[in-house]
Amino acid sequence: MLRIYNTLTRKKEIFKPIDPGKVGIYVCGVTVYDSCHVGHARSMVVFDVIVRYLRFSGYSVRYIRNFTDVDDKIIRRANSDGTDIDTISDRYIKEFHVDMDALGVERASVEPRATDHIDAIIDVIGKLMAKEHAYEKSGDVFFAVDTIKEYGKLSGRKLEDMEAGARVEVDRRKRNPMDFALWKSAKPGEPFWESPWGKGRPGWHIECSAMSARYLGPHFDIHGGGKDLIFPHHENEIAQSEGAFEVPFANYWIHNGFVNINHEKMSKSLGNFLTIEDILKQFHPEAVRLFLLSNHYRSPVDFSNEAVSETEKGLHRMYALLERIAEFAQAQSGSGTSVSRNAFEEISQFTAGLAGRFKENMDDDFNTARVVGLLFDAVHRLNRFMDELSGPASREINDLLLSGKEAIVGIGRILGILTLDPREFFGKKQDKTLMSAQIDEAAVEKLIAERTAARKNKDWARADEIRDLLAAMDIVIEDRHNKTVWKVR
RNA sequence: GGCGGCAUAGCCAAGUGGUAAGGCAGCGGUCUGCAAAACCGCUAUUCACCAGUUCGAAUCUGGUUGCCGCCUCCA
Repeated sequence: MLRIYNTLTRKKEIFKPIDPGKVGIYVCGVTVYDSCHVGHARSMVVFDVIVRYLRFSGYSVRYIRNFTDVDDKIIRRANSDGTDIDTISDRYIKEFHVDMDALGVERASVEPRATDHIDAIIDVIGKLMAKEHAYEKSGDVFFAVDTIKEYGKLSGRKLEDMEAGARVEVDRRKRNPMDFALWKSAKPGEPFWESPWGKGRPGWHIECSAMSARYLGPHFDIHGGGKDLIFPHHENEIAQSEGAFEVPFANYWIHNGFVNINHEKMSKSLGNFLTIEDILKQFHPEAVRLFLLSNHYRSPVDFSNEAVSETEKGLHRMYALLERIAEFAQAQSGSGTSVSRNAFEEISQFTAGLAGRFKENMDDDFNTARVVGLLFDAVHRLNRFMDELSGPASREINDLLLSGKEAIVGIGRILGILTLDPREFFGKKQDKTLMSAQIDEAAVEKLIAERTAARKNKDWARADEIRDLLAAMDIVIEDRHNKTVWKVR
């Protein structure tokens, strides 16, 4: 039974979809005016895993993730680049997809753009006007927050408290300082659309109310996004949608925590952000995912090269185990060595219980951190088990190892890690390092052959010399029973 | 000023009433020509601090201290 922490009630609640077996989920995507950073990556990875898990749990999921493609920042960017907003949005939507594909984040069912839904937006504003939740002042349309009794229920604020703390200069045309724009009249040189209130463009929040209703209906299951969107964005979405459609909006609100750098929020204005492109130059995408998923999605996570490097070592360890099992399976012959019954039973039971424990942890508010621990535990146990085997394994043992591998890879599929063949994983890593260091693979093989010959002649000095040489190139070698393998550090 | 969160070993990090997962680093050992990898053992009688509730608390309550986020565009 899945339990989800709901921001609306500040409690973990049992998840009950509106339509049994189906889930409608809307996640606030990005404003496409610049490259994505690690903070965006976290949000996208977190919800990617949530959606994958919901599907794995048997739900038919309709996942909507929008692009905000008209707003002040995009307009500013277009002006400074001497082009129009469509050019800017198209460029960064394309880049978003390149980044997300690299990170293994799946596409949403629908990825709507605000500018493709101006009619739907105008329609919702019209409803709000008709119901007197909104008013027009010289071409601008504002939402009247005090027409909604429950305004503030998501963020836990009261209108009075916020007024006391308001620091921004208030637009004097607003009835209440907390009123927000639904429609902004066009200033000279700005892009605009025709509307009953004149030429203009939508405010920030209204697109999500319009597009979620369009693709999921006015009342749906889950709405997600970064913690920073709780107020005012999501609060205002609730006000708009419930005001216009007079039904409850989203049942469950899920918010992910931030990515920090040196304990400070990563953000454009602080200038401490790392783009996804930047970090993928340095780390394997699965290492980035594993790093992000090693923390609970609601906690802040501190990003550093050291931390991701550590995670990458862990990923390396997981792949090494998968490779080891694959080699065992390959080497298997009819009559193999056996192990103690106890060891066999222990691994049997553990392997059989893996999927159940995975589900248990994920059902508890998507506790991916625990799942990662579970994976490492599995890696450790299987390694220990294989250490007991002195030669080719029996068929029975082989099957057991392969089922363990299947269980691990199956869990990895939901997290979006361990998706590669181990040889491909280590190979890619090799290519990258070899390329950047301009090392020739054939040369490495040649050195290793030379070392093997030296070892045969018990010329340990030469053998160690070659190993040091390789180490200087970040190449680590492992002498196995019958061959020497090498990997990039 | 208002609202919310966090504080667990050298570092990262799970754990929200039943006696501290996991990873990284370190030390000792097995294996190895030596290594590497893997494995074994060791590394928090204790969960910021102080009171309280309870048979029992890292987990609940009250208080103290420190850090952070939101209240303005923000994943």
